[in-house]
Amino acid sequence: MTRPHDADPATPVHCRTCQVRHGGLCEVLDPIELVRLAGQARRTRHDPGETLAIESGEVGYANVTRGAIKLSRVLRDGRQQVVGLQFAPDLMGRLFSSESPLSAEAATEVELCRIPRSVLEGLVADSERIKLRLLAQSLRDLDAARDWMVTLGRKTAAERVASLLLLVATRTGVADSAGQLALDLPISRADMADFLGLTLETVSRQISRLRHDGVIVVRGHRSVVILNQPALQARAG
Amino acid sequence: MTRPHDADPATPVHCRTCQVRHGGLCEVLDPIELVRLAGQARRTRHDPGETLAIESGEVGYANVTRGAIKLSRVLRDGRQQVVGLQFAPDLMGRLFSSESPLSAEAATEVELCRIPRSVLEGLVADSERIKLRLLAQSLRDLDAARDWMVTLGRKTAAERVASLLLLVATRTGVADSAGQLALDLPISRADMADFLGLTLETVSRQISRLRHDGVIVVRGHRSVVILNQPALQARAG
DNA sequence: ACAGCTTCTTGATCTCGATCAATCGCGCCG
DNA sequence: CGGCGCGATTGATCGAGATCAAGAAGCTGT
Repeated sequence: MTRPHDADPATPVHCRTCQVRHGGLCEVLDPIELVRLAGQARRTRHDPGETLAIESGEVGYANVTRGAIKLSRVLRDGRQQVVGLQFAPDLMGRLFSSESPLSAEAATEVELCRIPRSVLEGLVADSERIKLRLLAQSLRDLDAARDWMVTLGRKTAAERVASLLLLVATRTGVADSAGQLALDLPISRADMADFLGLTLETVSRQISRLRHDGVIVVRGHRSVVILNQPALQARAG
Repeated sequence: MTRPHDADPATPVHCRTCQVRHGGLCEVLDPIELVRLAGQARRTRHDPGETLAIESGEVGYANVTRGAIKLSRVLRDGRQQVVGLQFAPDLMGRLFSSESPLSAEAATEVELCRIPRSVLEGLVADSERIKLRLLAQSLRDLDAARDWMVTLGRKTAAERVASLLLLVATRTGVADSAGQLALDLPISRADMADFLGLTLETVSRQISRLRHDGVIVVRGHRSVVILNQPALQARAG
């Protein structure tokens, strides 16, 4: 992926500067397919906390072009488990409906490029690569879910929190001015707890511990700089 | 699925009486595709505890035609998490390799119908339905993994054990002579613990509790009869 | 700048499940 | 039939993380 933008004149104008032109679903589309898709796809913006009706009613897919999305499942009595985070440029959604529906919520400010089910079905019927791309995405999600099952089933509280920091750093972290890996947590302590299978107090204590031990620096709750990455990795189990 | 066996004379002989002719991958194959596949597929038998080299080296798929398979992932220090159970007639495996490899082990006596990667790639290239079938299987596995994340992250020990009994009952349970739902646990207490994120002692205690409370009857460690299914469901969270 | 809210942190105590430690019971083989 | 061995059960105790309970620190808007 050497081209940051797409210079081909056949590429739709609003895809040329899209952050995920070369990610998500669009990376496997040629300009002709892009035109076909771009006319039907709807770009939408969402504030943190907004529920995204992806799975209900109209089943389809959406490219996450900016921000992070929280997928969760709740028990009848209200206990909640966050079962996944989707970051740009992930492809989110599914072709077939599921018996165990998830709720999807914008964690940060989010931009989506939504693809209606009918349009996607047409593209899927015609394109080899799209079908394989959807399969690849679901396999990637499956790997991520199984990795996280290890975290939930077998790691200590300290290891879980370290694992989450590394997960977010891997997906959205950037090297700051001093060359350290910096990241912004897309979710609150309460949501972190629901992702990690802990309480928010335990999450807070573990973050404080990492701070006191000089492994990370925290600025204003959401902003984290990793000072000692090997130490963090060692603490992640 | 009204036909227990396939009477079409074009169907390969050893597929006609196969338990999963109408399950797994084969349910979407026509007799011509079946012939093409049957010549290449290798049927193998495995004893409990045997490691199945599905994911290593030659990546491919296998139909589970009998028995149950345990998929697990281990941490460097030896802690283990079972991330899935595959029962007949599940389709197991993947087209693309993964960075986080699983180990697959026969839980019970198992029969597989292995499909070499090269053969499957050929079929996938030619058949629409096969591609969608592989996508459907991976989405089903993803749903199962996310459901289990709720169990691991948010349920109590009692709820986890009840959830496992219901899961096995759903996949392999049969009504016994008295009309009660009966099942055979495919895994030891230790493996149940590794699936549930508990210790084997806790699993044993919870099973004893269900027994003392008259919810289930256990005969010889592995055989379970569910006496009160609503009560079990209520205890599963 | 300062209310007033929400979110996070920290502390004290309690509890569920882990750990340590005997048995138990069933299958296997001499 | 009896001894041996492995997996399961049961008991006693411990401890990580939950729960209960104050405060502190950020973000609003005025």
